[in-house]
Amino acid sequence: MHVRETTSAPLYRELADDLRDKILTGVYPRTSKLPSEAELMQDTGFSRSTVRRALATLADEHLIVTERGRGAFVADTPHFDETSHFFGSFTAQSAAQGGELTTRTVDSALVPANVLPELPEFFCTAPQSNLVMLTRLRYLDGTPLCIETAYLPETFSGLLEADLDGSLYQVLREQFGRMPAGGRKEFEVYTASQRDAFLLDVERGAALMLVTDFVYDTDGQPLHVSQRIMRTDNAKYVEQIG
Amino acid sequence: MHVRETTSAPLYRELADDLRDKILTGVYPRTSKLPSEAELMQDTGFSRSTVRRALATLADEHLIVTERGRGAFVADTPHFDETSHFFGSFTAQSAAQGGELTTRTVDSALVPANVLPELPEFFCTAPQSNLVMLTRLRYLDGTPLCIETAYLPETFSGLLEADLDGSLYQVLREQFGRMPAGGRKEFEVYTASQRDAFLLDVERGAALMLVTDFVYDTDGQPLHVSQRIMRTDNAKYVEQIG
DNA sequence: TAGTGGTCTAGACCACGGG
DNA sequence: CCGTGGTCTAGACCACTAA
Repeated sequence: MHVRETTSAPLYRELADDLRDKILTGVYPRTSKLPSEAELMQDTGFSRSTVRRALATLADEHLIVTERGRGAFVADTPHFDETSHFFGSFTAQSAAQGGELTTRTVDSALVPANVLPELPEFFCTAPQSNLVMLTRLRYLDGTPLCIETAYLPETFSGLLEADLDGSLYQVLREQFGRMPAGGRKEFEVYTASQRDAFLLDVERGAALMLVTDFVYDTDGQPLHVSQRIMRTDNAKYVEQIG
Repeated sequence: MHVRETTSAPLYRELADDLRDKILTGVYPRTSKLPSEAELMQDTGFSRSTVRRALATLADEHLIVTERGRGAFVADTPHFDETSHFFGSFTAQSAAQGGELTTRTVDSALVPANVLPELPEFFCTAPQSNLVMLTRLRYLDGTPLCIETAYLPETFSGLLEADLDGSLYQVLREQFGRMPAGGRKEFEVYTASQRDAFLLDVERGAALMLVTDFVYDTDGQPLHVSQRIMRTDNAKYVEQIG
């Protein structure tokens, strides 16, 4: 196993990135056993402390779980796939596990930052400057569940041509080398506009939930703002913490 | 400085608990500088790795921030005080920072676990066995904002006589030695019952937000379930992540 | 018993901040 | 320059799991 030596990132980070890649791409499938610390030391030439720190990073991200005397295993929970958002995910009340989630892109364009009042401040940009906007509609078993609109800096304009029916985070990681690291969520109750009512197939004025993520990347730079308008009659929002 | 030696907890945990106490009780006030790693090594006799691991724990909890070349400082954000919940907090749209939050206890009693269908499973208990229930009403500048109902195992029945107009977590920590460590939150939209309408001073059937926390302690034991019914016209729910 | 992860130590070098 | 936190090493002992 070779960890790239050309960068100046800490060794434990190089190893963590390497292992994370292998987990996310399925080289280490769900619930499979990772190489032991001793094996990773041999493979990389790193000390045990460094190897352990890399594993601790992945454990913090809930990508692996460790068991004393047995080893480290890829976590059984879904990762950053298309069903999960920034540390939160939908769960349908009816078909909690089995339901099939699909995504369709409704709109993608460059828009001025002042379409939402919070955007210029978050992105540290002028109100008239452009942001990349991506609007996607998510379905659970064919029923519209959620309208998701993401805003990103103009440097991500390549996303306008990308295939975004999968995970936004996967594209950001693989094509732009950016990873979400922190931020905040806001939860509000919201009444459906005519457009929302049409897309989600509910009555105009129905009670919906509005969840907004403000997300920074690992360098502390603003990465994206995502706003989700959700139906509340057939789903609730669940978030794992700790 | 003496870290208690009688327990069998890891050294880094002893030191972290010790420092956390000093931060939460104001011995190290907000934004003040902590002793340097070298000083903590001298005070405790621990190695630098152990000291650093303790500090990393507090950094993970956002109680301190470290700055290379300068030192470690107590974070400037409010901690587990009465305005904050499990890693989330209310923010009034109007009086985001200045508003005054007050709390009144509405009810406290032993109730059977099956008052909510999720409780028996979470607490691993029989549906008829008792739980401690605490219902509190929270006001922002005198206006009712939120009905909060907490459920805890019967071992906490001492809480029925406790003064709970402050922080529940503070009482749990100081009187029971228990700390929240993880869990999940669920967000739903909810229509006001007659009782909710009365307590929150809204129309019956108004759209409210229902936030439920399922929280485990540091030993992995079920600690409490808290359900908050919130008005949505004058406040939104904000959560820091990462 | 052999292999695993959990804790801890002593020491090294580096990068950054401030006097 | 010195003191600070950030990274890394080599080695030790322990507790737990499984064969």
